[in-house]
Amino acid sequence: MEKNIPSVYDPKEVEDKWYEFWEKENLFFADKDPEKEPFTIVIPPPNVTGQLHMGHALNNTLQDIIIRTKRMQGYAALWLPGTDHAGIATEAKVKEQLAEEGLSKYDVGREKFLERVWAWKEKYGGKIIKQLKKLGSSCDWSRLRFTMDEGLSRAVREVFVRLYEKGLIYRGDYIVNWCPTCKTTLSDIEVEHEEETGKLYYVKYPLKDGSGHLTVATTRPETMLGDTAVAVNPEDERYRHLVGKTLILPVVGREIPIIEDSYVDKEFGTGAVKVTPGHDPNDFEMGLRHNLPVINVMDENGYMNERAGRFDGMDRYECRKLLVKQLQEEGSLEKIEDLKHSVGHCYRCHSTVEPMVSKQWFVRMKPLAEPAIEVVKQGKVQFVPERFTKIYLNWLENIHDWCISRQLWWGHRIPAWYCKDCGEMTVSREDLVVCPKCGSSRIEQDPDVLDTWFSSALWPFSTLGWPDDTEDLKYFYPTSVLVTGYDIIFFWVARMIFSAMEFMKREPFKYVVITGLVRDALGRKMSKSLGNGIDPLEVIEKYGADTLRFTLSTGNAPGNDMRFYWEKVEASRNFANKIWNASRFVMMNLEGFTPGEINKSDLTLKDRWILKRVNDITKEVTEALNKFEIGIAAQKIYDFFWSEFCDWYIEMAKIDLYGGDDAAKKRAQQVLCFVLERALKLLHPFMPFITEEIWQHLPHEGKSIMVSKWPEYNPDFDFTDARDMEIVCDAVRGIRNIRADMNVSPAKKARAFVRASDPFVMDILKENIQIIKSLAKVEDMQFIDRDAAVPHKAVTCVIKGTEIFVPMEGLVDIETEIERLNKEHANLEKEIERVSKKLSNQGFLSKAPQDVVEKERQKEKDYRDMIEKVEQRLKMLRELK
RNA sequence: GGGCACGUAGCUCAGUGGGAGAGCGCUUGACUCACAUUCAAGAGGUCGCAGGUUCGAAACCUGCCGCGCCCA
Repeated sequence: MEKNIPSVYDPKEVEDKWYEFWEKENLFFADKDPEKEPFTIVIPPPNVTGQLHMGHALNNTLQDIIIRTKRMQGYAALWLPGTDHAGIATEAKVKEQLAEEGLSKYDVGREKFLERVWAWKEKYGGKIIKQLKKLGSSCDWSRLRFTMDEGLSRAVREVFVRLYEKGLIYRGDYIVNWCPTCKTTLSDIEVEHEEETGKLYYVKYPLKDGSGHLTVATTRPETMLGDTAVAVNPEDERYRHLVGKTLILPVVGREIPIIEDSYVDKEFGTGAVKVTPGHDPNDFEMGLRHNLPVINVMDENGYMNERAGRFDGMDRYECRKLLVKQLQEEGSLEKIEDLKHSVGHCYRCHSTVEPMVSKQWFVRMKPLAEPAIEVVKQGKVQFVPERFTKIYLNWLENIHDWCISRQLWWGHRIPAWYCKDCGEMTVSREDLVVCPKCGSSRIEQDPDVLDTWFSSALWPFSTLGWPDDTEDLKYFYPTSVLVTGYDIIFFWVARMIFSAMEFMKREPFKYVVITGLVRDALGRKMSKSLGNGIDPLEVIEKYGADTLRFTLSTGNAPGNDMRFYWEKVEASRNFANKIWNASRFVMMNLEGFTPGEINKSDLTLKDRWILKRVNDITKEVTEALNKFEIGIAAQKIYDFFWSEFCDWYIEMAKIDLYGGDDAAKKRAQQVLCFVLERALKLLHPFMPFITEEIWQHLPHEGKSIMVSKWPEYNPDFDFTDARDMEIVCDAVRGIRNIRADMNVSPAKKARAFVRASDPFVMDILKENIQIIKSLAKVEDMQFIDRDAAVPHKAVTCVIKGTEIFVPMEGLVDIETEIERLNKEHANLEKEIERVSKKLSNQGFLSKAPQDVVEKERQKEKDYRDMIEKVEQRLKMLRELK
């Protein structure tokens, strides 16, 4: 039938072809079928200008496995794709592009700049989509969304206005994190803290009354220019007498008070700290408590401003150097110590973040967090694995207000307008041209845009059409599963949950499946700066998408990091090749085959065995997938396919195929096809391309394996006698062992005598004699009586209920054989000891479940039987010496 | 400082109350008519350490040691 199938699978020939086919046939489209149950996944939108990296590859492979399974199981499965505008990242790229022309974004102006970003998006925005397709992602591309689409932008406005009207969004002067490189504020979680070795400067602040000085310690001396107090702990005996007195700020000469505040750590430094409300979050809080003025001494570039006096215009670190020098010269610097402390960095550009007071927009988090905590506590949203629940809850329970304004141009502009005439601020859904209060047309929109995560927080419902009450929203919301990395639980998952609770009044998804990081072979994070990243497209190019997918989906548990090894890729490639060749074998043996039902009464033991096994595996794989234990599911199908189906069943089936018995051949063809098709279906979510390619070559019904029916456990195939196959396999293994031990060439056929003590075992072996002969390379196999004599020069193996002797004329040294059997004897003794110890334990007998006890009893019996046979044989051999 | 993981074969990692597993690597043998990207056989483990719970612990509890991550 299929004569010219190559013996090595080449994914290149196959993958693009089938992806085009699926798209052409519209198989990814999710139909709102009232007869079906919906199953929805929204993609974590990759950055529109991004490139597919291993994290994406892992994450999207898992999503595709889940959605393909559900689709085959008959759900109306929607995997909704899209991309994120990624404010800072995208803006940075376009700024780079401008820089090459010697221009800054201010040179071209806001409007032109945005035109360029859109142009950039048009040019490069489709790249990552193409890459997702290469991976095999079965997204419904007809529903592709972008966070700055018209519809999603409307959702953002709606949310902003509603929260503002509810008093949950406010504008005010507060301390925020400022990145001097990106020139924008950052939310707290966008700041990464790292241990650094810095210096602790001890500076003497003289008392105004001339009665001496107070020494304070600081890691950032340049901020002293903005000091408005010095604080001590109220319980600190050393300084109690100074509280209320006035200090003269060195260099600056400003008078500042000494205050007491329990925030101050007596143990740190001298126990007295300078208070700079303008440049430190804790000092800011303290400033509020004590009504201290705020003095901002830096500008948006991290340079000192006019408030810094003679340091005006100087870089913050340059200022630090000069200031320290001046303090030294004045005799105000007591000492400098080394100090390990944690320093905040921008998660985008890694610059040291500068806390600064400025007027920004915030979301009041406490009232929003509560329902988001509740819904998780009630189990309506479940994290997989469960341990991430705690991390999520802990964060939300200690939440701070969210700074949402960003000093960027690329993003959703804040819908607030300021009137230059009457000073009124208006927040509006519609763009304003005149001030609603005074009618003046001299109004300006707030120049800032919203944090990118503000729009992605709405993703699960904005993509389905909210704020309109669309049919999609009604049918597909709430979504079923979210698959994402633990690194964005705070950034994204938490925010989607509270947004959904506020606006949809119910959870955005039922399960959150958390993935780990894909690290390099040394366990390091893959990063651009290290240059240790592996490009998933390179893997696809060299080995195919199926191979990459299998590599990423096997051998690890949800939430755990994994390391990338090319060896692992090769192992997956080998598996694909195994599938290919097993299928090739089946296809090459289908001549004269007419598909039909399996006739249960006609089956042999090996058929019942493999049918039961594939049946069991169906159940196990399905259950593992339902629990999102994707690695376990992959492992199970791998083991089944390779060892049980290929190594055992196919080898055994050859007897029927080539034995000349037409009925046997037909039966084997039937079973082979059945088992192969089932296995392919179970494999399809993991390796969609190769399974489609093969399935299309096999006799099949339907358009594509991806919309074929997911196999179900069938009680008809739960053959209880299938386990008797173990006896046959044990016999084969026993003889193979002997051959290997005795160095018998595989080409050389052996003879064997079987002496079974158990008539039942004897029957099984007789019935399956062909299998043993074929798989163990035996040409002459004789069954002999219990008491029959056996050639002395034979090697023995004892298995349950049977002894097998392989005569080895001239080859066997009796001494060696005795040694071999002694080893066997010792092994059995060890087993018997273990089992009988258990069985002599009263507690075990009375408290362990009966079936466990029974199993142990049976084992003991078998082992005793076997050891007895070994002993007899040993006795005989010893007499012979 | 608080929290969370992890420590299982040489390496990478599954397993989570009833006889220690996989892949790779290693040893031996074989180009056997689906596959040498293969097949057969094998070596290799006090499941970090110490207690405890249990008839039974790699798994559950406590402490300790080691490594890592998150939060402050």
